[in-house]
Amino acid sequence: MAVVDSPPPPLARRALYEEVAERLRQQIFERALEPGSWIDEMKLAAEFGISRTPLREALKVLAAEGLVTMKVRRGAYVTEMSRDDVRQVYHLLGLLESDAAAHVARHATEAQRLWLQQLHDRLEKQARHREAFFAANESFHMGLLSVAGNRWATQLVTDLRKVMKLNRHHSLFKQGRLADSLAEHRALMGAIDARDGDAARRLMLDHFASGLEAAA
Amino acid sequence: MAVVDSPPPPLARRALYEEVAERLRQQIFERALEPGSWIDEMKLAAEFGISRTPLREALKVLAAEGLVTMKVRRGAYVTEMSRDDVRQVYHLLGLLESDAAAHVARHATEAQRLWLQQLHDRLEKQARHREAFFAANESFHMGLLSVAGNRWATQLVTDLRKVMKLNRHHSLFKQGRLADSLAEHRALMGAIDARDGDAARRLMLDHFASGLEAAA
DNA sequence: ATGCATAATTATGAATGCAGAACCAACACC
DNA sequence: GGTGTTGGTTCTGCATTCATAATTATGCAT
Repeated sequence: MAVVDSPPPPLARRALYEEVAERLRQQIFERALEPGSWIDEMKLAAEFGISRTPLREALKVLAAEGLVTMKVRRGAYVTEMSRDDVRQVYHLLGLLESDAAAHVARHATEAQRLWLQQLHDRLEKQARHREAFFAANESFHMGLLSVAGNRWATQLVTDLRKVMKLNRHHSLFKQGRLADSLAEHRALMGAIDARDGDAARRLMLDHFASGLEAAA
Repeated sequence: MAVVDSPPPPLARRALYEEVAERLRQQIFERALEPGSWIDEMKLAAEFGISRTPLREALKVLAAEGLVTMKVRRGAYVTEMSRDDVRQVYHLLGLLESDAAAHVARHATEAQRLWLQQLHDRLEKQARHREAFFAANESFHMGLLSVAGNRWATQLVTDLRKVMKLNRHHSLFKQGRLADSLAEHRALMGAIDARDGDAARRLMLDHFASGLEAAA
């Protein structure tokens, strides 16, 4: 939940354990470390060219995020998401993000709406490449949270989205889902531009309901 | 966010860093460590009779929970909650718990409703002693989450409630708020018994709105 | 051959050691 | 008198070392 002000800029560069945590996250998302598998501390420490101390600190951070699970006296394991876990997390993302959407529709400034529109346009343009679309999609959703202005909500959603990446069957990978997703985003932007908070909330909820259906 | 199955029972007792994390939480809640103050690693390690290693690991866990803030090359500080932070966290607790309340009203079994009723009764009986009431209140709220059955939501609420304890002006400490709180709980139980999900959601939202008002 | 006890190996958890960054104070200089 | 600089001290961050629990392998008895 670590609510940090923002990534401490290049100055006073991040602590080693933070760097290591980020590398571990990447390896987990890329499936270099598979869900359910044991994490070999000594092997990774050697691989990264560091000692076990900062690595172990990083593992505890990931454990707090839910990406890995610590078992006493038998080390760290990459977390496995059950079908049910996916459902539960989707529900929470829908709840949190739809609330943010309602707030944005009601209170965003003109400049903020314009910024979101730009993020949305980028999404439309990158419907071809899965990877780029995926990134643009995340940017849009996080941009919305940012505009909503609740930093604790932003942090929660950030963490929940991380664990969702553990799920191999990501909804956006389904054929046709991508176009549907775009349409839903478009409708949402419409509600935001119309300052219709209730509609924005409902559309975002539907968006996640559709995503879950596609993922299940 | 660490979604653990449950506190690993006495068997295979918890890791030292977990014990230390718990002791640190207590000290923070009791204001032995004040918000904003620097945490002296060496002093605490000596006090606890351990080395700095597990203490530092515990601090990283608390940082992930949001209770402490790490500053590069200058150690750990107890997190300070601004007025705005309190507002934001209250809003999230209201959102998450009202959703749980709606779910419980609609889907709880007879046995589960009975159990919640018992928790509520305990609350009614302990309206005298602040401390006991505080604990019973937390039991009821967490019991509701537990019945709702979304373990990720339970974990989020657990963490958010921890950081709320950083806030000195807790709403329940206000004169008169305690009785009001009880009345609101009573109304909520009524909606749950009536299987009225929408009412339960609204009542829980109101409950948190009142709490925030009292806290602000 | 199978099952159990015991020894050897391996990895985790914790303590200790060490290099360097941040802080504080005294002093010089403007 | 105030500002900047330099030396010393302290504490963080990381590496290394050590102890012990868990796991595997080995041998013995049934």
